[in-house]
Amino acid sequence: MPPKQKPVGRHHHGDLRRALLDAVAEITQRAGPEAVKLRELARRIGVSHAALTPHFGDLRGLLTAFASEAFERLTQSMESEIAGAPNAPLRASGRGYIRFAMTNPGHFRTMFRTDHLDMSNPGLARAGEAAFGVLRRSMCAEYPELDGEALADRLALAWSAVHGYAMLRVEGGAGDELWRADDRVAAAEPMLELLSAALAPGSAK
Amino acid sequence: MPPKQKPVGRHHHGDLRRALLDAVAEITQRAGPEAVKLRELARRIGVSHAALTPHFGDLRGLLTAFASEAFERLTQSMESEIAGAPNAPLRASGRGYIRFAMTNPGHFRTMFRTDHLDMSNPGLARAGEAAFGVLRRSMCAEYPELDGEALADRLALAWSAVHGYAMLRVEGGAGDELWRADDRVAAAEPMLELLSAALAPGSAK
DNA sequence: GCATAAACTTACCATTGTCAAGTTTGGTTT
DNA sequence: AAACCAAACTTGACAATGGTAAGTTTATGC
Repeated sequence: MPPKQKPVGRHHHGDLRRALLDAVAEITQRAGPEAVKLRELARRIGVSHAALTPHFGDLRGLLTAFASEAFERLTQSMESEIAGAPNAPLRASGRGYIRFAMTNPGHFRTMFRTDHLDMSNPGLARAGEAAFGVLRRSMCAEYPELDGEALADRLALAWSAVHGYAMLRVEGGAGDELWRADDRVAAAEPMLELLSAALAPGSAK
Repeated sequence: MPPKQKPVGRHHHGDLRRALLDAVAEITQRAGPEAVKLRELARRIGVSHAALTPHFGDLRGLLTAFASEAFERLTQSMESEIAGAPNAPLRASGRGYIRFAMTNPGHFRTMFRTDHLDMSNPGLARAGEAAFGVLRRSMCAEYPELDGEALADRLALAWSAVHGYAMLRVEGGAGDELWRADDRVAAAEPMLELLSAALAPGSAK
């Protein structure tokens, strides 16, 4: 009884849910989040434009599911970077964050277009908090003596800096003369260096 | 001959250009950049939906002009904050950046929605560079010994951190448990404190 | 086998942004 | 002062979009 195992129905199309999410990924990567149109997705996959209703409800639901998956991939990117540099987890998580954004600018931009998302969706909230949890855990691992406001303030700075760098580079057109041109992940390294110094518990206050 | 002074035509409507820009401001503040619709603007002002064509060409042109003005206001916000704290210009410019974003979230979000803007517009580029110029000048004023890569790296960190903080708070839903709840400009102060320490020339590298 | 629920289609709706063609208006020229 | 002209604005049409309500097909449970 192989069909019993997967409660997800796949009547006509093989796996429409996955196909839709993949199509969103492709389009948002190639043409930006604004180019994701319900009917074009359906056309590309070969279903009617209302076929997504049973799976996602409406376009907002689809984008919310897509963003949730993207947050999970962001979490993985940070964790895999940490695994490669276990002695400097904080900086590694920052690099993982930036690497994800530079590799998947479409995903990243969609994740923070709150207009198009259902911010009350529990899955999205959970996925977002999981990503933030990686940052928090790597901070605590690197500086176990931190807690309370000192910890919160450093988390705010770390997240802001890494997110701001990613946003500015991903959105394009912002101060292009400032950034080093070549590899955009490597280009963040000097900034991460300065950031690390700022986050060390002894540095300030 | 009073009408000769103003070459801007105002045939039917008093000053449609200004009215449109103001309407964009109101809507984007109240309902986000996504809610700015051409026809609704026209309806609200009481002109036809094609009335903006002579002034802005299309919706993208209107939003680009709006973003240019918004960048000018951002520049003013930073400069006025610097004027109030001339002995710490760098931190003041950061506070001015954040104050603008917190006060005008709609403007801020629209300014960095590059999908909807004409990024090749010279006026927009000029306004954006002017805002960045304030940050650069305040950095140079505070740490005159900086130049080259050391300067560029610190500018990248400063801009990233301030922009990231503004973005995360303005877009909403991101780690709301992290931020101090009350005044969102004052809440940035600890982060700016840490950031200042990181930017001082002696701190790292 | 049959009923049921889900996946999916078809058809329709209101709304959106753009464009091409007219019409009105204000200033300029003769 | 009269004619002209360019700009502001209107009207009407167009294709495309997202949403929904009603059917049709398909798979699964009993």
